[in-house]
Amino acid sequence: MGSMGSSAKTDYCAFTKAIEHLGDRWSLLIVRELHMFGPQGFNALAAGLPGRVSRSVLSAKLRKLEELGLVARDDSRARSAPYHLAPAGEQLLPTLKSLWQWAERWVPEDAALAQRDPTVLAFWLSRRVVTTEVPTRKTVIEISVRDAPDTRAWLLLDRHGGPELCDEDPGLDESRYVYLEAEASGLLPVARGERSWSDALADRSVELYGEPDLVAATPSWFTAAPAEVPVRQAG
Amino acid sequence: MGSMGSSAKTDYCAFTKAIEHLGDRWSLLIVRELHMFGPQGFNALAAGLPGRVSRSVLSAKLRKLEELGLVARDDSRARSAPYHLAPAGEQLLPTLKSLWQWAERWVPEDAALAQRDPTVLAFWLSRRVVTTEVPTRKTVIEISVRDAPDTRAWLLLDRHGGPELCDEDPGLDESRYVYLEAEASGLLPVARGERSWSDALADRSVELYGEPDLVAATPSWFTAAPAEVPVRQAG
DNA sequence: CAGTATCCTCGAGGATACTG
DNA sequence: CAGTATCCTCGAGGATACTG
Repeated sequence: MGSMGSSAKTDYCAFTKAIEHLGDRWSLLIVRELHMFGPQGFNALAAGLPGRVSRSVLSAKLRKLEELGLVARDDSRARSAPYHLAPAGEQLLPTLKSLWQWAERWVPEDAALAQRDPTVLAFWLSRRVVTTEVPTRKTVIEISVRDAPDTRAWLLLDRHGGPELCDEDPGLDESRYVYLEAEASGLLPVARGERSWSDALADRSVELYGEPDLVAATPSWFTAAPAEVPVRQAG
Repeated sequence: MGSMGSSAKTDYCAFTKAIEHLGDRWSLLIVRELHMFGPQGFNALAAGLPGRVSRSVLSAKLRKLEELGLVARDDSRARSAPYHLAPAGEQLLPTLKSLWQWAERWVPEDAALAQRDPTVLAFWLSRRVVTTEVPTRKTVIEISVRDAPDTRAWLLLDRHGGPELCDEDPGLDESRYVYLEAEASGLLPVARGERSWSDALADRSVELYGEPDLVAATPSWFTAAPAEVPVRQAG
């Protein structure tokens, strides 16, 4: 995404314009509704949208979406022609699908609970890894959070090259795994460098399983010092 | 995208939640800014965002994005730690890239001018095609709009199967092309069935070039009757 | 430098009644 | 049935001053 425009500061920027046009409560929901449930009239649309639109707002949004070429109607002269997607609206569907998939994975039922996601905790941990201290052979910490039993995260450690976050099991030999289990609330302070490993292990806020040598060494792979500024990623 | 959730009407819906959280003036712009220009402090962020955010709003948005796991800072205890993307934010980048690409193509400099897009005009035309009247051999109408000289659209006609809209030249034999040139304002009423082909050709609102037989037959491929409700597309 | 606190404005959005 | 018209409310967002 390095190609995401040159100088967003001053230039005309299509992305910014798109947010201005579509960054509101209803526009994208209308597009989705028309895709999922097909062409519909005004009232059906109003009833189908999640959580009640007022008629005046829906009317205004539809005018705008027509103007932008996202939505059209079959016969512009008829009053009761159903609304349906026009080319710009059809072309937006892959983007909406992408947003949907992102949302399925990342939008928590309760916003405040996002920090319980194992990937987020693995992320915090990854930023405290001291690469020179990790084992020479590739090693994985598999992170399970009891508050979020459905997802796990894997932190792949390698002396050459920084730590890597994985959404799937990287599949190393069983002997190279450390299994970390904890409540999110117990792991978070450790991952953030606000509490020591030894304290957390002592009161079982964090538990480690696997080859005894690896388990014993795990705390030494991390620093409690403030994490460095991340290197900007390429992709 | 048929998999876009089952019953959006009542169920918990991640997509809807995502719009609630991110469907505003600033959230997505902040994520983009942090991606494109790397980790930054509060003031840099405020200055970098297109068109001035107030400090209070920026502060509130950052809290929310932190809560959602899109954004994080290096050391939660330090005041002046720069903001950077967290996992949920990184994962949103493909979606933003997709939106950007869509915007480059579909967001007009002037919103009202979207109707001058040849693809939009081709779309309107396509909905008036009478499949039984088109030539038995595949035929293409290439549409150029003088108001929008940078894009063209191709309408591929086939007696078997409905008309097809192309963003690229489908590459048939030269003899199967009809070249349509017009001002958007001259073509639109014809495409919408509000004006007859013969009137528009007579005053040169619309001009056709190509094999004389094809050109002569072109108007007969369309109906002026109200377009049918489109068949729902598969995705 | 990084905010928070305060106050203000405007417009998005809601509710309801009315009309072709 | 499909809106528009009207009126209202609330909150998003802006401007500015102040503080650790």
